[in-house]
Amino acid sequence: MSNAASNTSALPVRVRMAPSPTGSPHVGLARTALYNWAFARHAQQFGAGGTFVFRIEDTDKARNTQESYDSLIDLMQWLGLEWDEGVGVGGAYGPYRQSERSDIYADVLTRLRESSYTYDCFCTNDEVEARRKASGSKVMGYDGFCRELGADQRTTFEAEERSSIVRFRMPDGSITWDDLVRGDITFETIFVPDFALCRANGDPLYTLTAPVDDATMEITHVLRGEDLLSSTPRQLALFDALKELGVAKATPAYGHLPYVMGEGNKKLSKRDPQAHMELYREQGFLPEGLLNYLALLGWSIAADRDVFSLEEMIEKFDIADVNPNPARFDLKKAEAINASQMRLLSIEAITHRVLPFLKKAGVVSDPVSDADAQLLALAMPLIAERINKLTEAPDMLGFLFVDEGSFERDGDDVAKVLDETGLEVVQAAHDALAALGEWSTVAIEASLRSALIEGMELKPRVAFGPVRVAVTGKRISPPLFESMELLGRERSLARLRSALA
RNA sequence: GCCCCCAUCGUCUAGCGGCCUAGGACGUCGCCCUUUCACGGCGGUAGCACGGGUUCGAAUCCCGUUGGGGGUACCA
Repeated sequence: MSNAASNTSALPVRVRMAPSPTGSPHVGLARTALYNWAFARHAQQFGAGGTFVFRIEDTDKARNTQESYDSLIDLMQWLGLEWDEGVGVGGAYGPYRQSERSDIYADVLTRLRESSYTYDCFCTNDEVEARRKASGSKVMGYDGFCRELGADQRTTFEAEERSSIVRFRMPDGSITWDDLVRGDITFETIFVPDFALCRANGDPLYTLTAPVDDATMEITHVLRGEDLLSSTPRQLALFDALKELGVAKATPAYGHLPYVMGEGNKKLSKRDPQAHMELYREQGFLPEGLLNYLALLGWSIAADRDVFSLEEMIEKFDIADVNPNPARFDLKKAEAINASQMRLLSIEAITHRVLPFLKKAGVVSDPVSDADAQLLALAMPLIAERINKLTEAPDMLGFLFVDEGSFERDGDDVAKVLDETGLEVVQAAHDALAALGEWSTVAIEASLRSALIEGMELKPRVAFGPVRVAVTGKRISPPLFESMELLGRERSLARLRSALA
């Protein structure tokens, strides 16, 4: 059987992302969401429909959690990938949680059973495995034993009170589809065993629910992870049955996105810390930075560009341009892209983004006092160009906001810089600045240069290092003279003195 | 084991038969700028897995090999 994908190209584009709420959201999931979203928005821009549906596949009661569901919603909102239909927002094809669609699945399952597309199977796993070993078959999975069960055998099984499940009868021949990112893919159906549509207790399985939902929600393009590639022939075969039964109008086109790999060139697993989206948010990535980087994992906007906005992505995104090879997640590059996106933000915008991190670190008060807000407005220009992630801001700015009582210096930096000569420098700096009339960046610099560079004949790095550590507590800080101006005369001098003590 | 997918610098990629002595980015190395770190600027490094075809011509098409990945559930 050849299964040329039904022509969905003329239909208004409807795509979906359909995660299972198990564990914390994965980078691969975010990338899939982004591509679906961009695909829909692109279609919208060119008048081809473009509805992005967010559905939840929570048929596995044992593994689903409310926390996971909440974090999924939270992630999508943080990323700014709004969905047009689905959980939370509703729509004409709801409900959008599979756990609330039991009636639909039960109805379809009944109709399927009334047709010849399925059969009841009474086998246990042990029996199937034993038969496979006995026959020496190389094909794993179900062997079709119950396909043509005689009436008496069925009676026997029922008398034994065996439980049964419904299996889909895979057609003979082969199934081919034109994958949106990989081209023609063919499976011989002898390698695709008859699959279960429900559990023994009647609960529907993913194998049933995903195609039924895609059918009833009139999804036109299924863009999903490569891990689902081998389940596609089953879904295609099921779709033929669903169309026959009038449940589906057309078979969607499928496109299988490449894996996102981790360090060891393995698919990023849920156990891998790098896989979790929360991590990047907590580390101070910008949503636009992360999205920009994720977009690059399998797609490029142009030969010589890799920093772009979502608007640009929408305009240019085409699923046919997606690269089929798996991509490794590279933190360094992700950070570099994030930094580039940061440079694109105004000082005000960066300040706004940085604020929650400053509050969390206790650098500024919450809510922010007027004094803190004013100081922050003056300080942000000093660091906006030098931070790559939001979390770097509290580290760099902390010294400006702490009161003298709780000001502390980095032990290692003190040991390295504030040695005997370092302390002499600090003393000289203190004396020069104490005599300074106007307290401004320019005046501070002039004064220190005259006292340290010329007076003590020191190299700039030798001269300013000790002063920096004395005043900011660290060898790495915002520009020194500006920092001192913001700190003020009294506090600057006090820190120089306390460094000497 | 069996099935399927994948294969260009260390990494992400551009390339869809001649524009390629293979372009960009990250990384890395060197230099410049410089009050530290960073930013920024300049330059270097490094790749078409292998073997057969097809063609006047192949990174680009075909076949095979090798290598990597995934699937093989009453998970999704």
